[in-house]
Amino acid sequence: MSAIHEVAKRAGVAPITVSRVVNNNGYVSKETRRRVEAAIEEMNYIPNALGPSLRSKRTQTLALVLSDITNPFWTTVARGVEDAANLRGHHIIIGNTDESIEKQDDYLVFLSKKQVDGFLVVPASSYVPKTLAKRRVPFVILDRKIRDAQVDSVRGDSISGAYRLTKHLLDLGHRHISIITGRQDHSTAYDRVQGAVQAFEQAGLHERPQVNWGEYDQETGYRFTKQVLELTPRPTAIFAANNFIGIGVMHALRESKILVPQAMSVVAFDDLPAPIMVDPFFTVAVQPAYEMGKQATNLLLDRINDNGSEGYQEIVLPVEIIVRNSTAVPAKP
Amino acid sequence: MSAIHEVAKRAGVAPITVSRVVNNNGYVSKETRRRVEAAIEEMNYIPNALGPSLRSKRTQTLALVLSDITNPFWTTVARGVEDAANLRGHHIIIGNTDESIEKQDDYLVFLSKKQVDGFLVVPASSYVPKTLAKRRVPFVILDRKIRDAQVDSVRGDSISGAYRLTKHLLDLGHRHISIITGRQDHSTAYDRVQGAVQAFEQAGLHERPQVNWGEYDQETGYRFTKQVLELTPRPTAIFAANNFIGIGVMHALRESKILVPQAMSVVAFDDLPAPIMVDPFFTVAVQPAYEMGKQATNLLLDRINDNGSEGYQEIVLPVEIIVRNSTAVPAKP
DNA sequence: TCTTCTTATGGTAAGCTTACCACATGGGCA
DNA sequence: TGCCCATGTGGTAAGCTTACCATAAGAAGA
Repeated sequence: MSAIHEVAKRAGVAPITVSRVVNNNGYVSKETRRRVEAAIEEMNYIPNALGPSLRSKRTQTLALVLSDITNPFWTTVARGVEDAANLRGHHIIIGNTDESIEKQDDYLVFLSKKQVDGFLVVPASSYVPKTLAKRRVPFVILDRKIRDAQVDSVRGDSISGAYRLTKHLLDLGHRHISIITGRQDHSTAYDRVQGAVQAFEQAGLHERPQVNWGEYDQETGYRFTKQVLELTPRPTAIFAANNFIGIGVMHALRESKILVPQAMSVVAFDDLPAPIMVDPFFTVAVQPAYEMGKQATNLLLDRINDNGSEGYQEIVLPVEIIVRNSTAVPAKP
Repeated sequence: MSAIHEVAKRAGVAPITVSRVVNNNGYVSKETRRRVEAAIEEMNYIPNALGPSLRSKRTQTLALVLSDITNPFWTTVARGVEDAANLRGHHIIIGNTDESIEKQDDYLVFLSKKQVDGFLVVPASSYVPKTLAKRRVPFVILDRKIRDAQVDSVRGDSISGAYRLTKHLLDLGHRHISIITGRQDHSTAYDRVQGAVQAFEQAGLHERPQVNWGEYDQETGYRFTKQVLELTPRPTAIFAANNFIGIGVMHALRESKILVPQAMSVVAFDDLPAPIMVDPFFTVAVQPAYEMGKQATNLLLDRINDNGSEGYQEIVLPVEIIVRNSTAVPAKP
């Protein structure tokens, strides 16, 4: 016998009446309400949301599928998503893809089975994941651009951020700049290179940045920095396309006893959250991570509610440049 | 008409046959299987897990309710939970309590409605949340001790960690040590003080550490450090009971131009994950955060599966002391 | 007085899948 | 030949809640 049924029996009413008390809708007399509430209390009744979900096809749950929650940037995004979802009565299920398309697709299928109401996805490739494309579930793409598809998306302005970071370096007098960035088919990695190139162009320079494509991880930063140090002429500045790469760069420089910023300037995309930084040091382009999660969630929930899809929204959030102590005028050779 | 029904119709079979194909159990002829699979493919059929969940009372979902995912320590725990859960076919819903009992209880009720199979909880108080106590849902308490209750729990060895960190300071010659810690009713905060006191006792010293109770946040570290600097005699070492406090301590010291470790030694509980540290500097007690999440999850899933509750398990994981550059012999006065 | 509305309560079925039982066929074996 | 078993397929109901419709009494209005 279902739980609501037992409560109803104890209160001497029909299940529907208990439902009315719990959900506070429809007519219930004061006396009946009292009895029902007493029964609920005595039995510690908590309604089973599976019933209504089955009917309404709404689970009040969103899926957040991202690369790795362990990166503070994503942690902050996730917190923004969680807060925004919570405010509107939803919960979130988190999945880490580690940039694997397979893991991504596994998650999407599994979460589809669970009937989540919508997806927030940081796609592991530059295409709409096929599970989403094939079905009519609302979703919002986070952080990255998607090829050949009109989709709702929220991301930071990588081009402008990279442009301004690079301009900062150029203004200081740097001409030999190495960029260490992520995969070529991730729009953020690509756009950050584009922004940097634009800065060179706009400055009327004939030089171009030296580009190294890798992954958004520390190892990439470390490895390419070692290579960059062997170049002739040696670049005077390194542009790390995300925070993890930036840290890898620093490790390599420290190991090679290269002083920052005296012997090498370093800029990075994505800050580390203030609470975990002992000594803010990097000159960075800061994306509003929390805001990104929040806006994406609100957009998704709006979609879910008025599934009237009048065009798609592409929200590009501004990034802020913060100049700190990792950049300086290049040393005279 | 239900989805499985439509697929069945298209394949010219009964829904149960489709179920057999999907779940690969029971007898299905080759030819029938082929037809059903074709129909599934054509219709992009993904089974609705709500139906079975309603029957089996299993949702394959766990709830992870912690203070704040934004703290890298919790992020790492969460990642351990996610990986372990995933390996065993479960997903996780994350909730942040911000140490508010109210938010915690809201989550627990809401998630109970969703019929999660079990809870991993970092309790906001030192009692079993009442929602869990009243119901017979499996749960595991993370990180903190619970008063007057036999519950499954997983935590780091705060006492031993604090003991050894303090012993390290005592061995260096420090005698005036200030501890800045969390709330008195959080067992970790309390135990870390206990461990420190034990180190003084074991060393046969008559001095005792000077204790400051606050919150596990940066502000607490900052504020109390300022106070500590006014003490006479001024302590020569500060013991920060978690990473955020440690960073607050550093900010205050930097602001007051106190050199670490020359003028002040600092130790902290909880490390920052390697990938986000430019320059590992703190002498710390490192809890195995990932392992903690993993073990708690496995314990919970074991409970869920053989709900035979033969006694409760209290898993205390060892912490590792890493000596770095934030500690040194105290300056001669 | 009759109709209509408000208040109060309940029965039925739907939503999706699968456990359980039932049925049917054909082959193997005694 | 008769029985049993393996194979193959389907009907029914359950699991929990609530939308919808139905019923009923009393009050208000015509």
